[in-house]
Amino acid sequence: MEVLIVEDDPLHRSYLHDAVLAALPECELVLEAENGRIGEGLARQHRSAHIVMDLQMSERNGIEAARTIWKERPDTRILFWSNYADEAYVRGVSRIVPEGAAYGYVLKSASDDRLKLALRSIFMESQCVIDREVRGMQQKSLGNINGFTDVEYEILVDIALGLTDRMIARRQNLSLRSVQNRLQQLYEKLNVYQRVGEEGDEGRYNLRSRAVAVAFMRKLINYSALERAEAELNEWLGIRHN
Amino acid sequence: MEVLIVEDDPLHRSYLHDAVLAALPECELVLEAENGRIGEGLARQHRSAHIVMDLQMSERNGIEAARTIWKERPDTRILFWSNYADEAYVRGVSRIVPEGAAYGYVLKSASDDRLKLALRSIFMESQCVIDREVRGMQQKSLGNINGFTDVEYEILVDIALGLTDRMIARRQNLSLRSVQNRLQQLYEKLNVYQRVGEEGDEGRYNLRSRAVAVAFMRKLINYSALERAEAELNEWLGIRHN
DNA sequence: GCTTGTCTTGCGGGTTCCCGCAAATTTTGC
DNA sequence: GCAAAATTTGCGGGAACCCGCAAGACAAGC
Repeated sequence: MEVLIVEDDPLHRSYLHDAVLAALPECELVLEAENGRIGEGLARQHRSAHIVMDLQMSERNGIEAARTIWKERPDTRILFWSNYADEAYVRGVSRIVPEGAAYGYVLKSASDDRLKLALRSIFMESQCVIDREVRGMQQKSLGNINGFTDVEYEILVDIALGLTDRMIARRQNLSLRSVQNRLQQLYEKLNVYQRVGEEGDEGRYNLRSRAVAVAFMRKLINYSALERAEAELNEWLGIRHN
Repeated sequence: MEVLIVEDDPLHRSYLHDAVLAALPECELVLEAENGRIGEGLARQHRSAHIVMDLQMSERNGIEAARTIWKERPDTRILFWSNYADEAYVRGVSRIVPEGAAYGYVLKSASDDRLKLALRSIFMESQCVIDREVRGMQQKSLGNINGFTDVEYEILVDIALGLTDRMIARRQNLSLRSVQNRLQQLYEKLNVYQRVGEEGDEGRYNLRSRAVAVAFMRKLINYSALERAEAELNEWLGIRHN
């Protein structure tokens, strides 16, 4: 059995290395990669079936790496090991996990035992292991209670990228007015209608920009989500007028 | 001699602990705090003069903690130890460092030796030690070449928060038109004027939102900068109509 | 003093955004 | 299959935004 570790922090990497060896005595070889790009290469080369993946990395983040890896071999087992349970990460991960794949999501703040248990469950038993905190986020996110539908999330990302209504309409195959409807919906949910001043009509927020700001502060979107979205946008633009 | 470590990651904390003991044999006591709030309390209680501070922490980030600590005792020596050299961080730090204070900024990717050297230089010799990468960022940022003036940065933060032109005008004591002038300036520098489509006039970006997006992607602003700015905004709103 | 350059302000207009209203269309529930 | 509910679309208008133009304000340099 082989395990591939993709993690940019040297301390965390060696900690993981030890944890893997301790939790999985049947493991013969531990590979290490210091970013997503190298991780992808190693995974391809060694046909890795067991991967521990950090999310926040500089070269190429964990979600992108996992996506291409899963695209090539959907039965790869991946344990995501991250500092945070941002909704942006949770949503990003659950968007790319293939049908029936075994994966896990545990926080770096978890105890040694939790980590080791997760390693065994996922790699040996092919079970999914999601940390409680992450699980909670997932339900809040995907459930309808105060959660955002995919439609709403899409449009949020589009205005965060700085697209005009007209452009969004084209991208989503909608009319201008429908885009604006969805925006209203979004503004409602993000609670951006409160006045910032108090003197009558003036002094409102700019709804569009404020929505993005609030989404950032609620960690609905974050740097890596924006980065991915920008890449997708450019791809789409490339296809549109090759 | 006492040293206070403020760092939320346990692995990094114990690594720092060892590094401090190794680099500073004259150190008798090492205190540890796991976030900015606790760090502030310990610093006040022990009148700490030597602090190693992480920037990215959940409860209260390093910049805020450092600001209040320096406000109380401006001769405190602080070594910032961070994963990234985001322009937002660099600017945030240099905005709060008091006149003539000794401080440092080294990246977590730096070698053991660099870290230990920095510890001695700052704590024993009261010298400022700024990592090369950070230094480069600082010059690019503060120098006029492709750098942003304080004025431009202020208005960038304001639109990132989602304020309207009118509100920004009030906050900065400017006319509406002047605010818009500065916005034009900003758009120019951030290069948001390129069309996204190609068919004639349509398909532009929404300049305002796009500016925020590219600022984020260039790490001119990041989550923690936004968070701080939001706090300052609320404070200002509170003062305005007590 | 005068000039020059930068910054600010007002005016005016074209464009985009935000949204109420109502009709058309699709989806859902039974 | 049909009625209710949700979504989409068009129209129209008020507000905000973006910006060219030109006149004042202010500081710096000679």
